[in-house]
Amino acid sequence: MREILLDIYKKLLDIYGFQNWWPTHENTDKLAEICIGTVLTQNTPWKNVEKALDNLISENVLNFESLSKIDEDRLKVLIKPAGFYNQKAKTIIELSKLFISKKTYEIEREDLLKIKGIGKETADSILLYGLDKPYFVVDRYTKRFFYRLGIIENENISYDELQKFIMEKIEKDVSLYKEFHALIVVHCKDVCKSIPLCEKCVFYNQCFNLP
DNA sequence: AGCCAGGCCAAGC
DNA sequence: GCTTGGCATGGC
Repeated sequence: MREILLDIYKKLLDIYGFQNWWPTHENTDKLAEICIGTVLTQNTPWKNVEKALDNLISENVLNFESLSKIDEDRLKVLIKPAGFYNQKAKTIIELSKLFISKKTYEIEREDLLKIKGIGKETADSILLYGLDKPYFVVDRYTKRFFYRLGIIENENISYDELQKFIMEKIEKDVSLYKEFHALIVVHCKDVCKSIPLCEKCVFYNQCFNLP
């Protein structure tokens, strides 16, 4: 299974090229931008997230120091384009407080999961892309893609189960985990959508569960 | 013009 | 434990 998964990875890399995630702007606090971005993108298109991030950048508050003290209503207005702004504003403030109160290298998965509004995928995205820890990020796309390829038999597999499955098969390599997840997202956004564009897909001949 | 997006939580079985 | 409804915006 390790070989199968790595073959898929290589094929994705070959088609789409190195993604070098997490995407950030020039001259920003990278860690803050990554962490806030993971919250903003929850069930939200990246285009909308960009608008919110642009607002935070132009107001000069895309850093934990500012966001830990920002007025909640002001933050809501700034992140409004990303939707769910009532809950996301609270989550962002709490997350920023965590980063202010603890050394970055001391922050663990359970610290993140304690914050309301941060679930497993968001926590693992922060750990992997922000803190360079080897947690494979599972999302809706990962389940869909692996299900269609016949890697897993049930698209409704639990987060923990799929993450465990992958992390048991593939060595815990931060760069590999970062890039693999990024490539899955890119592929699923463009091609392996809910209504897939199979004629554009290089995995067509090895795809078992077409919708 | 509806449907959906790089989820999460609380409430109800 | 698993399922469901609510949360909000903007692009296609």
